[in-house]
Amino acid sequence: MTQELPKIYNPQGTQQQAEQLWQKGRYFHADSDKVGPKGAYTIVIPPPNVTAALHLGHALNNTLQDILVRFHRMQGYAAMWMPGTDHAGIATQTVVDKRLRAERKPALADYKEMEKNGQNGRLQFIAKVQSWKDEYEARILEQLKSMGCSCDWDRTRFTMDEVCAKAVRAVFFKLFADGLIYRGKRLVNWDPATQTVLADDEVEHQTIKGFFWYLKYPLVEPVVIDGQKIEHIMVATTRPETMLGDTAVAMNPADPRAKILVGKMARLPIVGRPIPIIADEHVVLPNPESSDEKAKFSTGFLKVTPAHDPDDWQIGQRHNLPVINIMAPDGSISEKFGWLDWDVIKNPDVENLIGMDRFEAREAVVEWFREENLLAEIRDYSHEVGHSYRSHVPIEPYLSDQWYIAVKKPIDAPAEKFDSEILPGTDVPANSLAGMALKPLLDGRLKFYPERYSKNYQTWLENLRDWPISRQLWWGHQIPVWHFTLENEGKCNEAIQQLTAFMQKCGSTGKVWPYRKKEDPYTAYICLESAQDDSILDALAEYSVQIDRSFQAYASGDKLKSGESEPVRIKNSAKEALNFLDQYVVDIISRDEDVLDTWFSSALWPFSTMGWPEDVPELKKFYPTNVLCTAREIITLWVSRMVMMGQYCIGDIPFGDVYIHAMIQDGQGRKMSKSLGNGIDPLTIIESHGADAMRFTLASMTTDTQDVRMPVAALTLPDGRKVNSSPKFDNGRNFCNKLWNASRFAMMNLEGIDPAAFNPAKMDITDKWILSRLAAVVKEATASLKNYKFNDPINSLYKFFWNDLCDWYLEWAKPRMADAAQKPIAQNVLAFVLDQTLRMLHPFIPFITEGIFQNLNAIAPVRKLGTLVDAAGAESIMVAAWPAGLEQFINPEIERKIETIQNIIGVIRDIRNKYNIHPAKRLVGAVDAPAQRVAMLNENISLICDLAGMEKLTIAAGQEKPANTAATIVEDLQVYIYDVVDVEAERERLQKQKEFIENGIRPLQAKLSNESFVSRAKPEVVEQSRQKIKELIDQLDAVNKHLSELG
RNA sequence: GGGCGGUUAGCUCAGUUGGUUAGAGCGCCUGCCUUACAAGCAGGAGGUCACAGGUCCGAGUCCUGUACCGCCCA
Repeated sequence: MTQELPKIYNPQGTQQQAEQLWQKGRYFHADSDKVGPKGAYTIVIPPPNVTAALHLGHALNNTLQDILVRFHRMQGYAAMWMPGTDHAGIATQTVVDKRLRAERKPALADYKEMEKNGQNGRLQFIAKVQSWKDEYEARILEQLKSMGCSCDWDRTRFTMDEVCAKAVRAVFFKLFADGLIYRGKRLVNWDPATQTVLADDEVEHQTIKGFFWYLKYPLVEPVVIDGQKIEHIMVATTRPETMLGDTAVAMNPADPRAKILVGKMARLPIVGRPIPIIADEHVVLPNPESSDEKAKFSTGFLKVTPAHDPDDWQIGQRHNLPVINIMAPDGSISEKFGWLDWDVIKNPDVENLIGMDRFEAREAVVEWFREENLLAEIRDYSHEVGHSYRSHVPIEPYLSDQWYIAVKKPIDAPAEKFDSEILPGTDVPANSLAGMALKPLLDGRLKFYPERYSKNYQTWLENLRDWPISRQLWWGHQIPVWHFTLENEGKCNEAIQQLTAFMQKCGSTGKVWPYRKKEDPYTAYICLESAQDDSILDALAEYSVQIDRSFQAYASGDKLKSGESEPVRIKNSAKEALNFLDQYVVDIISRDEDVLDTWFSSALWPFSTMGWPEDVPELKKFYPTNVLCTAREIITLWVSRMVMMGQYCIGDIPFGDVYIHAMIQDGQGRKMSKSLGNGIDPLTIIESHGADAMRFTLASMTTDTQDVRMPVAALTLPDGRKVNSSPKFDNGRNFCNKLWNASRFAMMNLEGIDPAAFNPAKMDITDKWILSRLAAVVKEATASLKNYKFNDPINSLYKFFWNDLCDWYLEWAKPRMADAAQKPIAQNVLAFVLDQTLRMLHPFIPFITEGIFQNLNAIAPVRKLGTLVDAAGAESIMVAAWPAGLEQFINPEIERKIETIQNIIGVIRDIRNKYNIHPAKRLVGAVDAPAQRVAMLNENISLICDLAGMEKLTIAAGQEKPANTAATIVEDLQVYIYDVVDVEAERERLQKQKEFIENGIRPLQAKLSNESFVSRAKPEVVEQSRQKIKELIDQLDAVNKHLSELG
């Protein structure tokens, strides 16, 4: 059967068989109660977004993880790779909305309308997203499986599934109760076109050619500076329309005019609002000569609009300035959204602007200044403006209420784990969330590979601002906070007590945790300790809505509209509920509509997936995990937050090592993307080249660089589809094919192998040599993998397998397989070496190695070399032991001898090629060798003759050189091939050898005649050069002699 | 604007603490369908190591600067 292996490797069949075998053996699963003495090796997958199918970057990242997992599993660790997917809040919501619109079906805007009208729009839309998620989750998991990822599929998680949701809910409460979550008013990225908040990474920066407008603001009272009467100050702005919301003019305290002007008042044109002149270091001093654009354009006066510019917002915070919002959510000028002094300032000029779009208003404002002679100048200016990646309109910084996590606030944490020092050179307390993430890096407990990425992580944490966690989306973990307005501040504590009592009556055992803002003490925000009790608040909220609608109809008691959801528990306490609402709540109770930032749930991934906060054995066995493999753009967004949360929730970092892989670009160094159409679909490559080929190529491209280029080329599949591929994948395919065929050769020759027939004393030089090489490659590959090197072990294994094993050992073994005395020795060595090679290749190319391993198990079930070494068998290569204990075979002397023999064969082949001698033609020749080398060479003469096609070879000292002989110098040997000479060609060949030798001699001569080199270089280097030049001079003599003999 | 990389053969990349004449794969050229493999075998051509300075007996490697390309952050 084994002889019938096909000549060309067919990946699909082998992949399927291997998968079945692995599934049956349940090798992917790691039991928490079956962790052996070596302990566990854990990786949690960076959960792919359910937004779309996996791309090549995912293929790379997951290949690397699988290599690590399989490598450690073979080394005897209980390897557990946790798989799963991420709900990816805004990305998925957006993509589903887009799809619905493209299909002309009701989309997000329509569902929002339905929600407003009480038609459950939110739930209906979420259902749409859910079915998208179901589809893509399945596709992603299928893709991972087809890549060969040995994930523990039984544990597959999703960031919004019940297990993860439980952790999210628990952490939220913990943060809330620890006072780390607060509600703040901040500027957010607002897209006026789609009217939604955008995350920072959804804002695209574009360079825009715009203008600086120079506007004059009159001073309330003129001042005199340097004898000059000043009646106006001049501000420069790129957004004149925002001046309606100015609440100050700022200048740098170092500005000489500041002494006189700071503290004075200006009168805001159009509006007439008096605004103070303040001092703030943020203001750039004017300098027309400066190369700094800002200084060049600055007048020294900065209009401050806290509600419409992030920098101005900061200034406003520092100086306690009023915040005046002059815009509606659609970007038009409006008095209705926080124009605090509207009633005081309104006048025909400003009323005229109301309702204008922000760009229309810009022109109108500039025109007003022009007419009033207050427009001093307009200058061209290019600058970066944030645009919405969805609507492509400029982002409006917009004031809104959001939930934040305080990242630098000290936490009352276990003192033995987190002390309260301020980390050196920062304002970060060690026992704050930021500190908990930063300290392990400074201690060296957290390591990045490559190391340079630790700098990203460090500077980000050192400059971290509080984390806004609320998102105005529907797809995500809805924030578990309910709020209501109290009648008065004094009633708050009482209200909470009553609520707690009510909750207990409904069967709740958890805490009721309140929060109020200083600026707004009338609003109570409530978070419950126990998520099960959320339904009570939901029901209470429902009551409150109904009461609010028609208090009278429900005052009598428990009449609810039929069909409305209502937990049994609260039904029984309906009277108390109504009492509470009646006494304390002036509006309605409602749940926060927003959801949590996706990264909030991702931050918990290393332990939420294992079942935290339950006390499960998984956490003890598999947490902390060993390494996180990911891409560099999420070091800050994700890695840092996992460390924070791991520390905060469990008291330990979630992983010690972070491996950052390269980004795959196309042949021109561009990111692969849908819009460029230069992406490569992993499934296509698996189809055309096989999963192993893809993995091999990806791993072989993985070095420490941050980018890696993959030339993209069109490929037509057999079924006619045109797809993107890359010639790079041919490397992997060719390697697999070579491995397949070498194994085929082995199978043909291993029939009847008998381990008992092996006799170590009968091993020939090639056996010892290949074992020595094998031992070296085991050492290299093992060390490289331990250090997260992927290209190095592939290279070592490639060279070993292709250049040592196939090119030389197998070729030398062919005649031995026909020799009854030699056959058992060669068979056993071959079986053993192949076995070990397959094992080392397995983490990289799991399917094919498993396929061959099974064949090997069938034909040569026992692979051992007498008592020297035993490759313990296994039913699957996945769980076969990683090669080790081969140091005994390392033999430099043998390797040197083989190298000489290979060199002799090399020059004979060279002569064949130079003289166009047909490969089948047998040659006659000789080697002239120094006496001490003759015996060694004669012992191995057949090795030379077999592979160089020699009919007769004489090896002796002082060997004569007949006429018509081609001569070549190898080390200290002269290799002669008889009867082939064309005198002119030979002269040319020898001349070339001579040049080569002379080129070697020249720099050495220069060095050695340099006094400083001889006296200052290390003695061994000098000695080495002397030795080398001596050899070369001998060779030069020889080549000159050959030349002169040509006549 | 801040930070981090990269620039080595036509292409994609290696190149350890500075030390023989800088390597691999692909592509190219020549010859071979040699009974494991033409997705293969044997051989070959091809490089001012981006540029300019500097340190050193000695620089692809260390230092400074310049140019170009890319990534992350604001």
